[in-house]
Amino acid sequence: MDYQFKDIEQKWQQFWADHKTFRAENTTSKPKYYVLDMFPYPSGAGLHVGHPLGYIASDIFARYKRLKGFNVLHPMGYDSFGLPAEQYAIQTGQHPLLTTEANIATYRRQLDQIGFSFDWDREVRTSSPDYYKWTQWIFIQLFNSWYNKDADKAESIAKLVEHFESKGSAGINAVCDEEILSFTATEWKDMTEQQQQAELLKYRLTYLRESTVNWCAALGTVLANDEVKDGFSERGGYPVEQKKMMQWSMRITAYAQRLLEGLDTIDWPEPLKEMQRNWIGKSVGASVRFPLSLSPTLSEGEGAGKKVSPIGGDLEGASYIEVFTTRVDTIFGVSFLVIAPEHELVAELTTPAQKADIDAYIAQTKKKSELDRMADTKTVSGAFTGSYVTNPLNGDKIPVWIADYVLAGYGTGAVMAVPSGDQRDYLFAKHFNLPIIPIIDIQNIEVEADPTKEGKYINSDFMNGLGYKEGTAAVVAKLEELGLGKAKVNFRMRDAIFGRQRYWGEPVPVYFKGGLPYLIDEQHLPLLLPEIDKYLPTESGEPPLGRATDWKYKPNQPHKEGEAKVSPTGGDLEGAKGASYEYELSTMPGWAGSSWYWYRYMDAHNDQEFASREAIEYWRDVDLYIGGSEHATGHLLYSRFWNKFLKDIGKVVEEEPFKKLINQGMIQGRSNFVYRLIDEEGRGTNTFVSHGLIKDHKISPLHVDVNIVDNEVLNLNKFKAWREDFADAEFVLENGKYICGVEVEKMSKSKFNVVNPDDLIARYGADTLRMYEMFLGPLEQSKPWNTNGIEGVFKFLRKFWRLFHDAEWNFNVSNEAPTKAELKSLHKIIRKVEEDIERFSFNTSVSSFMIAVNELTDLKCNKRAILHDLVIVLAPYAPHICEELWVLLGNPAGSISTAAYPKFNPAYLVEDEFSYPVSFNGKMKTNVSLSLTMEAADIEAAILANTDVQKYLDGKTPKKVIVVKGRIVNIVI
RNA sequence: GCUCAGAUGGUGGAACUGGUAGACACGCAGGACUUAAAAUCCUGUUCCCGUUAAAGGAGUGCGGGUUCGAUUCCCGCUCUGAGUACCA
Repeated sequence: MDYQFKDIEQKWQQFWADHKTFRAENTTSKPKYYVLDMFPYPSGAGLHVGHPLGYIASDIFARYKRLKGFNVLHPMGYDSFGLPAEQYAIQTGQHPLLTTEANIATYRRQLDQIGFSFDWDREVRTSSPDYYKWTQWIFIQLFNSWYNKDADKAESIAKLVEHFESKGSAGINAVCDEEILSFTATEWKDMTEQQQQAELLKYRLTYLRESTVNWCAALGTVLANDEVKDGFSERGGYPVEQKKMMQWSMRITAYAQRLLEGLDTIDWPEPLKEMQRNWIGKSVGASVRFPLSLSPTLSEGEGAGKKVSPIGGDLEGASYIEVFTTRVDTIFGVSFLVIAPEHELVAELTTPAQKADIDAYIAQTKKKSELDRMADTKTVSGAFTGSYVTNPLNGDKIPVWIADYVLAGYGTGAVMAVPSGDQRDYLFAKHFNLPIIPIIDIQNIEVEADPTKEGKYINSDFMNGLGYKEGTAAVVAKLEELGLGKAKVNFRMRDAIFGRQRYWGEPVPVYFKGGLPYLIDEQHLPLLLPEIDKYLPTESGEPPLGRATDWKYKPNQPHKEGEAKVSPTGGDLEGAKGASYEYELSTMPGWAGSSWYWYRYMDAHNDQEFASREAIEYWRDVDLYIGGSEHATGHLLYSRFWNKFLKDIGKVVEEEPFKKLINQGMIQGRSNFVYRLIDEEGRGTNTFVSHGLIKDHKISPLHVDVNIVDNEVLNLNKFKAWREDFADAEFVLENGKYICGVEVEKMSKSKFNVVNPDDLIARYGADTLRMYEMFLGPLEQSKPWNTNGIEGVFKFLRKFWRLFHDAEWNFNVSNEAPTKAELKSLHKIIRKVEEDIERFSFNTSVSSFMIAVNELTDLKCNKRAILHDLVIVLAPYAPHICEELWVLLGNPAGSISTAAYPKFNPAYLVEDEFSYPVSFNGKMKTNVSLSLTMEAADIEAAILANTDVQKYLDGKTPKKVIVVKGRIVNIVI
């Protein structure tokens, strides 16, 4: 029979499902290998041809590893909480669960059609209560933990309480809020429970705090920093504003240093690691306190100097401005201080004389949107507060300005300006006529700031003559001695907001009592998402969960049938019979469920733990993770954070979750255009001009469905049928064809450039699609999808099928011994595919398969000994056709996935002769075939004696002859 | 602006440690089969000059350099894409 891909593919997909061929065992003597894909959000649009690219690559890898004798875990699931389903619910009233389930069904059907070797028994869905129970459980663990800097790990809150009870707050070195109380053990015990809980909240790894958030009014929710791009929401592109709100946050900053260091231990693409490094944004520097020279309330006019403190002396009222700097060595070059317009001291510092100026400037800043403020980096603006601080090292009086180039959210929201060394400070100083003090001998500050670290200090008191390193050390030592500064590391990364004012997400397992959050008991998990009437905020502006009726925590009522009455943690049940408490109304953000899902796959049905100890100790971490680089600063950072936390509390065993990561490139759309002729009155006609002729006509371009265009040639009949108004379209053709224009754009329905894998599978089969997606180019490279060329892969598979069949399509394989040439072809491909897969170069192995099949076809090879191995080697790429041929070859019933990858034998590739390319001055001119056993001197003699070579020499004596054995001969004349 | 990635025929791409540039495939051209078309098969296909074939010259974004030899290494530049953005 001819190659009947439809029957074959259906048959084997059924076989794999029936026999659970790809089920992974949690205990086996085989070595483990965990191949993971980033699980998809099941959108209503289904899969387009770009989505499976990474899945195909990982599937090939997983199948290859099985052939190599590994116990492979290769699971798939759905990140099924998210905004689109909810937006749809708001519009249509349909429960997000229903649309999500329908979308998942579509995804599953599409995935199955491509023939992936997923272990579907381990499927996870983040929106399923069995799953989000454990997301909530992790939240509880975070709430019950604090970060001990001395131990450099997370520890139980109970341990912190113990410490408070015995020693008070002394000796605690924690990552926590800025305003913490300092107290003795007795004082702690004297606090009310309310006060204690409020204090503990400042230490918990997930905590509630009033913070400035990215509020997106159109979506009705806050967004994380990585969900905001240029002042607009990443999803939907709605404007985002800054707003102060009470919010749940994750203390990811506690892990900043470990997240940074961990990058050096994992095999990820360098650009992606760089993105994480930038996002974490570590700066090493110092914090310095500049004492206020003068209480502003006393500073009538410019009555300077009266209350200036002596250097290092205590100021009454202990007022100072703290700055963070990475160049503390330039402190003698400070000629002014700049604080953010939002800085808390602005009002206090502003003198009556300057009040009008400052108020005007603040008003002007507020008017500018975040976007304008970022875009406009050229204009220098600012205002003088009227106040001064003292340079702690030389007592100089330094004016304090406000300017919007200083950001309230970074460092301390204040900078010491050194115009000689910093370009922004330089421009500011020039603009407002402030002094520019050179501090390094070789500094050139004629036209711009010079941030050099070379040279010796000048104008710098005790530092004069020192270099950068000694100078910095000396300044830090001096500041520490004065108690006015110290070395400090600053991170750009902020704590992550962990709450969304939306419905379709995990409920936060928290209720409120006396305005403070308490955890619901672990045994009551999962806290189920309640049913509500509409998916909109309440009339009073509460999140949608506020609509749920009687959704309250009732500690005195049994939660499930047959359960005993329980008290809430930390609760006080006296007199609380029948009491009920409000639940948290915001839900968890999209990244909650995806920050630990790879562990759930290890033990997907466990209802006692998120995964068993044994499963985690066996599978440990993900060996290969494939996904898009768009998750660099979101999912991939949060996942590493949760993983480190779970490691700290002893629940997982590896510090990093994803050992090796590959980014598949984005598949862009490739749009086709037709050109509508415009008549004299400027109206569109129903005539279309071929692309090559548009210069001569007045036209307007129009997207045309790429599925009715073949190699840029428009199918005229399909075009007429495509849209009613084109039914009687006319065409201006070139060479009898209508040629379309081409442009690379995003793949989207509105651009008519979406190619659906279902269509391609119907036409060519899954094996062709799989191989073609790989053939397109290097996995990591972004490229536009172009179906031109898929025929080539399809022809290859037919040609491969034909190797096993005679002219009448009868299966016909010979048992003869293979020839040397046949063995050479086979072993070339055995080695090539092995090398290519190990370096994730899938496109080159597809070419090599074509070469192998071309060679074997030319050799008319139908030897069983060759074809048996060839089928195994191709199986990861084109599994269906290989399963079928495997059975036809007479192998025992079962799947080819249990076969062993053939062993490469280099002996078959040994050659006796080599056709040496002979170059003259590096230009290849001719080939001379010689024995490979010949040594350099003999080769040189033989080459020079060759008649062709003699001809090129033309009687001249070569100046030099380079002979590289087995490679090349180069003659210099 | 900064950081990173990339630039090779009409197209997608190959060339793994500096050693025959353009493998493999698409497209295109010509041919075979066919009443015809589709499908299939065969031949050719970097460009220029020339041609029966040859022979020659140029050539991996641009300009330099190192080397017997550079798509590959070094320096400078242009363009494209991605990330980031007053980060003190």
